[in-house]
Amino acid sequence: MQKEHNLSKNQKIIFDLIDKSGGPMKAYSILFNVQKKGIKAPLQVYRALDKLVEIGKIHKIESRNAFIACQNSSCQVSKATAFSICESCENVSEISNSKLSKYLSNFSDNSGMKYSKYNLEFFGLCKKCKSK
Amino acid sequence: MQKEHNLSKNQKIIFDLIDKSGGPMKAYSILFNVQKKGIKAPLQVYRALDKLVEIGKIHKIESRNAFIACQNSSCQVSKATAFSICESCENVSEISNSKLSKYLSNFSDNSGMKYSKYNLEFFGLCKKCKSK
DNA sequence: AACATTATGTAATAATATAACATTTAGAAG
DNA sequence: CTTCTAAATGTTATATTATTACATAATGTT
Ligand SMILES: [Zn+2]
Ligand SMILES: [Zn+2]
Ligand SMILES: [Zn+2]
Ligand SMILES: [Zn+2]
Repeated sequence: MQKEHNLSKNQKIIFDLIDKSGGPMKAYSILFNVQKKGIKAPLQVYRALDKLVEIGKIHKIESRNAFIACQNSSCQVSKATAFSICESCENVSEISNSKLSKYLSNFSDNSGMKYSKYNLEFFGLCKKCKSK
Repeated sequence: MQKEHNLSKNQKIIFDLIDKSGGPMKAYSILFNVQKKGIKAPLQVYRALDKLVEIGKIHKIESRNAFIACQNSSCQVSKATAFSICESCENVSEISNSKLSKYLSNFSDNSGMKYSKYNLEFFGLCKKCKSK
């Protein structure tokens, strides 16, 4: 069962916005959208984002510098993430595939390194964009 | 066999610098280091980086906004990349594991999406940092 | 109440990346 | 060699993303 995190005021405002948007959002677009709610400075946004990433409510799409709500209900921390990204329409979705996550979580090579976290981003064309 | 790309002057200067450094380099650190060679503006660096990424001579480490020379000799384009990143010393190395790359290149799910590219970043502690 | 931790507010600035425009260089085609 | 085209360069300005520094307030614990 997922631990309940009591989000603070700013965290809640920002999480709700990202979650409702249904897709990835960029920090300054978030800032613009929450200014009417009293959040005026980039740092207020980045602090909330940092915390939300830390507790796994959102993830960062590194190749896009954007943040998306966890679509997985089970990511308690952002430590094993996989996304598919359409290079045409920029639609992003979180991949939830237990075989894949098992494979990657157990991956090890001869480097002597112990992996505690990974992030995978797949790129291609989504169904819609392929048929255009 | 790898296609020979005749690098232009700026591309060669910048590739050589990154390659010799042996690790990831950030764009503005590159800029600083090549100013004595006559490359004065960020755009000159970014244009060379773009091209070098395109032809697979370097890859971008998305989570670090940094660029590293391909350690793989076979990446003709930057379309299937995997890295291990030490979160303590920031050492980065390119993972060259044919099972992994086969698994990921063939990965497909029920989203109807055709994946043509991926980037995977593993995080953890390297051998050295683990033993500290 | 005292203390520690987390969150907030605000201003300034750092770091990363691109737009726009002019010019030059290098190849390919004739 | 000349013409044409694509790629690369040079330069200035600006956009976008993210953090530092410092002060204050709210929350939770003992
Ligand atoms: Zn998730
Ligand atoms: Zn699409
Ligand atoms: Zn490579
Ligand atoms: Zn290390």
